[in-house]
Amino acid sequence: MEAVPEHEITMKTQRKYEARVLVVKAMAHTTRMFIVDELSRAGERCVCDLTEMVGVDISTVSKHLTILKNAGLIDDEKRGNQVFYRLKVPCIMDFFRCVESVIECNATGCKTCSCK
Amino acid sequence: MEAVPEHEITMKTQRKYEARVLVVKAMAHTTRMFIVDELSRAGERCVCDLTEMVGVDISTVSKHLTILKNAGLIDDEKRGNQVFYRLKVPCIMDFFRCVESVIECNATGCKTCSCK
DNA sequence: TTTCTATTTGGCTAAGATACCAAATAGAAA
DNA sequence: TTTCTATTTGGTATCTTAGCCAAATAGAAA
Repeated sequence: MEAVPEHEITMKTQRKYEARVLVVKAMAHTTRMFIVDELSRAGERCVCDLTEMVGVDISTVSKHLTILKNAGLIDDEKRGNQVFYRLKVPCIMDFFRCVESVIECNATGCKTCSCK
Repeated sequence: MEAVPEHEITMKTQRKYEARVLVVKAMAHTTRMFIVDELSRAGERCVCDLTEMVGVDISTVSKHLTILKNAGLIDDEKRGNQVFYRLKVPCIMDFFRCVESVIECNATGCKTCSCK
């Protein structure tokens, strides 16, 4: 009989993980994390407001927004000559609750996080 | 009166986002995503089994495990001359449910994800 | 003790991500 | 139409990440 691991990664599951990673990576940057948080709070924001809040070049903010949009996390709408972005995925905030409980765990040193 | 954005990012919120990003980044790689998923399924795995499943160099897997451990997502225990890793944070699986619904949304093109 | 096995660490290279500036675009205002 | 404003896109330099190999470590087996 063969050794323990009965399944290697198939092409199908490989693609599943890649799809997940696209979404997760979109949030794996401080600025983008802020943008998602801010949009969940404010409902919508134009690029110029986000730029002022974040304090980096507007072209940089624009590129961050593109990454979030490609991941399907936000949507945009042009009104006048401003572009407004809004959060497309409210459950992302539940996710942060989970992340926060991980951080809490790390700080307190608890063995298994209860994730309340 | 001043323009719209009343808050720039403070040092404190900046650190909050950095803490989140550490956790999110830990999952932002196909191999690490697989490892987390596999540990949630199997309970625990040694480095050698994970290595066989993933199919990259064992030193690479070891480094991925270090990243997950530093983020507080997994724990390790040495028994005999193997090291076993286990998932420390069960709620991470709820999080994937959220991510999956984003992916679902992206595929179907729905406007606002309901995140069931 | 020496040897073997599992894992980690250091070093290096290749690929990817991020930031800025400058130039292009799109549409509103004049 | 021309001009102005908001945003996006292209280019480039810099930093980070991921991979492999080789060497170090730790402990089990002989």
